[in-house]
Amino acid sequence: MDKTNLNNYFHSLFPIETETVEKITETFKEFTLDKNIRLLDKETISTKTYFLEKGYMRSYILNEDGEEVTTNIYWAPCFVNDFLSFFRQQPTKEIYETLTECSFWETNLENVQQNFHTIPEFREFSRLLFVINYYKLNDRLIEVVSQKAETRYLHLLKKQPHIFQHIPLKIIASYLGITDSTLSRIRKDISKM
Amino acid sequence: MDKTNLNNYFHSLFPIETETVEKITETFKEFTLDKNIRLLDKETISTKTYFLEKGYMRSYILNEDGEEVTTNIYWAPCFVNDFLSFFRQQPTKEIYETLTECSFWETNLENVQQNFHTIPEFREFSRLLFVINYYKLNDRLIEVVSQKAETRYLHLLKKQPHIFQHIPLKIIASYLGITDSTLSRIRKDISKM
DNA sequence: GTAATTTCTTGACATTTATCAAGTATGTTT
DNA sequence: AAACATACTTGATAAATGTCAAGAAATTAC
Repeated sequence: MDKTNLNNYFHSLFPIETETVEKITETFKEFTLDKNIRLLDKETISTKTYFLEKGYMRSYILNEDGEEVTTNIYWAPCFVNDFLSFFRQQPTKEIYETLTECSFWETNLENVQQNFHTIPEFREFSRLLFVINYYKLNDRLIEVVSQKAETRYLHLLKKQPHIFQHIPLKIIASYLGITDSTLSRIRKDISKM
Repeated sequence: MDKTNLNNYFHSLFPIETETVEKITETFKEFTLDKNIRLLDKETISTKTYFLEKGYMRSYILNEDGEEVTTNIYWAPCFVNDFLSFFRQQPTKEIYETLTECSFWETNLENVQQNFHTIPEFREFSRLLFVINYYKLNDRLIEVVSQKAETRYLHLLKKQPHIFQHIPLKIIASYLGITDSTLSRIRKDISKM
C-alpha cells in the first residue's frame, strides 16, 4: 500500500500540501492487471477513476469492418478515465485494455465528488487534468489533419520513443491513423536516408 | 443587457436554480464583433471566457506553409474558450475569429475562479463543459483517423447542415482535414448519385 | 452598376496511403 | 524443440487525396 507514486503525481503537477494530497488519495485502492486485459469494456458504465502507476495501456474502438482503431495510448504515471462515462454515467464507446502488466490505483465517483466539492486544491487539479488532456487531443487532431503520416511518425518517435519499446507497431500505426503496412514502409524509407 | 440566452444555456445543460444562474452570470458583459474579426490572436494570453450568443466563429492555426488550418467551428449558443491559455495563462497557438457578425458575453478569470470555488453548481457546470468539449474532439479524431473524407463530409452535412449556410466551403474543407478542391469533387460525386 | 476580390469548380497530373496476399520473423505454448 | 500464433515486411496494384493552374460564379467594395 505504498502511495508514493500516486501522491507524487499530484505534487508534480502543481504546488500542493502533502497533507492535502494524502487526504485526496485516502480512499484509493491498489490492484494489478496482466497484459492484454480489459480495464473497461465498451457499452459499460465506468464506475471508477484510475491512476496508472506502472505499465502501458490503450483505448480503442471497433470500426464498421470490425477492425480495432486505437484512440489513445496511456503510459504511467497518468490518470486513465472515460470522462463521459464516469462523470455522466453513460455507456463507453471505447474499450480500455492493458498492453503490458499494469498496476493501478482506483477510487469511485462518490469519493471524487466528495473531494471535488470539499477540497479546493482537488478542484483545481481536476480542471488541470481536463485542460491537459484536452490539449493533448487538440494537438493530435491538428497533426492528423495537417501533416502527412511520415511527419506524424517522426514526431511521435522523437517525443515518445519509449512507446516503441513496449507497444506493437500495428497498434502504434492505428494510433497514427495509418495501416501497419504503411508504417512499415515509412520506417523502411527513413532507414534508407 | 438581456441575459436570457446566456442564462438559458445553463438551464439547458442541467437542472439548476434560476437564482444560482443569475448569480453566476452577474459579472458577464455584452459586446459584439463584425464579420472576420479576431476575438483572440495567436501568441496572446486569454484573459476572458466568452459565451457566443449569436453567430458563427472558428479557431485556426497557420501551418508551416502559412496556410490556415481550421481547428474548430463554433456556433451559438456555446462557450468559446482557449482552455490552456485561459486557465493556465499560456500563449494561444490558435487564432479565434468571427465568421459572421457575432454577439458575446464575457467575464474574466477572477470571476470564474470566484464562482468555481463558491458555487457548487458552477463547478459541476464547468466540468460538464469540459466533458462535452473533450468528447466532441474525441469523436472528431476518431472520424479523421478511421473514415474517409466523403463519409466525414456526409456526417457533418447531416448533423450540422446549418453551417453550410453560413461558412465558406474552403473553411469547412479545412475543418474536415481536406483541401477545398477535394471537397468540391466529393460534392460533385454525391450530386451525381 | 461595375470593378475588384474572394470563393468554388474543374482538368491534368502527382503523391500519399490503402488493400490484398504472400512470405519472413518473432514470440508463446506445450 | 516443434507447433502455433502473432507481428512485421514487402510486392503489385488500386483508391484516395493533393497540387497547380485556369476559369466560372458569387460576393463585396466603390
